[in-house]
Amino acid sequence: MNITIKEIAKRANVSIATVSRALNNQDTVRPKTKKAILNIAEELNYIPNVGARNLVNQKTNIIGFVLPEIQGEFYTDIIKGIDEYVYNAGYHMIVASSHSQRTIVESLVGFMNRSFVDGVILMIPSINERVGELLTESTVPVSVITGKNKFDTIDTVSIDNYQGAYSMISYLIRHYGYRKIAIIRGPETNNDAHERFDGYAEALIYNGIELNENWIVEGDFTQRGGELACSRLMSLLDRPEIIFASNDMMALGCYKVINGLGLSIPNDIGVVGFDHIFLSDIVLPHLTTVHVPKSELGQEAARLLLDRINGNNDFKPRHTKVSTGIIIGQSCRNLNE
Amino acid sequence: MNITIKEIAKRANVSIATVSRALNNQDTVRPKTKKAILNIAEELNYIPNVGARNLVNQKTNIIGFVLPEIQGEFYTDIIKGIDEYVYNAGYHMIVASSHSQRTIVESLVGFMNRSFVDGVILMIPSINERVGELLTESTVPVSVITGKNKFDTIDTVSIDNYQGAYSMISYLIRHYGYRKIAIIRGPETNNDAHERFDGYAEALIYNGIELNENWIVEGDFTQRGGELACSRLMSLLDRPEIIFASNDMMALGCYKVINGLGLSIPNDIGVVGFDHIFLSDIVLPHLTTVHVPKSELGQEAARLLLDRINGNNDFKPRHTKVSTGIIIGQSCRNLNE
DNA sequence: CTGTTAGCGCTTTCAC
DNA sequence: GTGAAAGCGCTAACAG
Repeated sequence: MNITIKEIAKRANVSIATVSRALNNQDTVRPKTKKAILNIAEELNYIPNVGARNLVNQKTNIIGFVLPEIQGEFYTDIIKGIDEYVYNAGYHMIVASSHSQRTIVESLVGFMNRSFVDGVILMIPSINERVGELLTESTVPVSVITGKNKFDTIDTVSIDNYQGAYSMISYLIRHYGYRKIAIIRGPETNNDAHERFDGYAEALIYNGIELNENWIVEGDFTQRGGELACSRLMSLLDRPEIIFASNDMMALGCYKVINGLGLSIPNDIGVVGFDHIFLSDIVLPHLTTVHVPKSELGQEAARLLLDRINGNNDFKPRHTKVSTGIIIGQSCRNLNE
Repeated sequence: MNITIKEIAKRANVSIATVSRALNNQDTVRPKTKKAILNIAEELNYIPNVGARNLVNQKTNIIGFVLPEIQGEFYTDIIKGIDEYVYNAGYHMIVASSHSQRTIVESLVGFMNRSFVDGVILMIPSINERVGELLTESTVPVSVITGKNKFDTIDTVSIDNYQGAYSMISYLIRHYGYRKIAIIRGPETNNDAHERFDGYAEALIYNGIELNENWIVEGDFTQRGGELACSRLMSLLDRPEIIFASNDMMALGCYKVINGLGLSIPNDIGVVGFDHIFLSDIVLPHLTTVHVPKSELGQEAARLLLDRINGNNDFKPRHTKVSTGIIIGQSCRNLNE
């Protein structure tokens, strides 16, 4: 049997109320008594029963993190960011990625409206009707890591995709002299993908370059998708000078196809990506890409959530963006040289 | 305020005990009453208070997963394996990777000896004194994912490193005709590394090949470490025909150095790895490596743990190994052709 | 079959 | 300052 405040009370010759007060370091206890109690607790190796505390406090100090199928390294940084932040505030995190046994919706339902977690962070590329419904009905605070969304009622944090893509394209044009720039878009349902495309398109237009329909192809954010898209681009009579893949995995697909054709990156054609996954620093040539601060993404979501859990929770929803930066690799070159 | 069984009892004109029984689907309740209660609960959107349940059951249905700094993709598969398994049994998982704010020991202390989790899975390359102490003192069941260890008192699951390395080396010798095989070892303190070395050494000896001290170099399981080690090997007058890197990250370091020298893999020199990380299928040429079933590793650890949590917990410690397989890439060639 | 009751271990009024 | 007692929401004897 574990030892409880009852036991401590008996040994210290005080009531359990006093023990509780001492343990919680309240200053309504005589210093001497407090010290005595603390000593006994120490000696007995007392550990408070979390469940009992939760019950009376109506709080578990646990938050849930719901995310799509966890795979690859992208999510680990986010998990780490969240964990680090909430740990400092005395919280723990339950990870619920969707897998063969459980969908995102099931995870959400499991976490919301119950005494199980104090709040949930959801990472999802785009919010569909069902999820939106759940989020607005939730009785526990929620913050969402997502692309642009139409639900104005919840805290969100997102990547500044537009700025990232815009900067990258501008950079390619101004510093490197590229003008024939193709893009491999992301999935239709993915908001991040849309914003990246917008940044691409507007950067071109702003620099006086017209969009070329042939150089805009679809991808699905997988390496295989990148290969297919790249093959299409490479088969064009009028090839682009460089390919902007909307994420790094697709950029790696491009690497494969271009290498397969016996062509050189960046001499024959350039490739740039988006995300700055670990891989992009491993492959040769190193990929020029847009850095996404994944850990910060998690931290920010955690910050918003804990604010709401511990605050009065009556402030307006906030929407923050984490900004991106450009990582210069060797996958593009200066056309002016 | 959330609705409780009290409220349901009132509306159903029964006692809270009956409500509790109905909700827990016990068959000591008249079907009709049960149905009525369930209906009311449904209507009221009743959700049981997890904390209260935990308190009386002395059980939280949460397990903790403690691991070193989470980074890269290796751990995500394990997390997934654990999560999938325990979810099916009605459990959730709290992930506690060590980070700037918290060490492995702190996480362990936080989880053990308290009413917080029902059990913990620890992943750690080798068990030091302090950790071993904690593990044996733990009042909650524990299972450890680790290399060989001297603590016979706890359930462990490990990778069959010896078999993996042995098979790989035998394969290189018999099918490909390699005889001059170098190894980049792993860290001194890492048990997996030792076993892999043993597999390497014994496979050579069994096939009548003597160990060459010059071809045994140290590494630290990082890409950079692989680079350094590879550079040393490449600077030898008597170069090996192939390098067995004790893990894939170091193999990638070899790729970098060999490519940098303008040499070809596998024509000038072969490279093989261990782990079968995602990356090994991405790089060109695809890496020939030893497949480690990471997801199974997690599942197995979860299985052992839940057995103990839900069983009588008085059986002897079990030690299971998950076996490996060889993944054939294009990073080595048939020397006989 | 169902109700009464006693806790699970802790926090928190309300008295003294 | 400290104690008595109520109660968080639920389960599980024990009676009937």
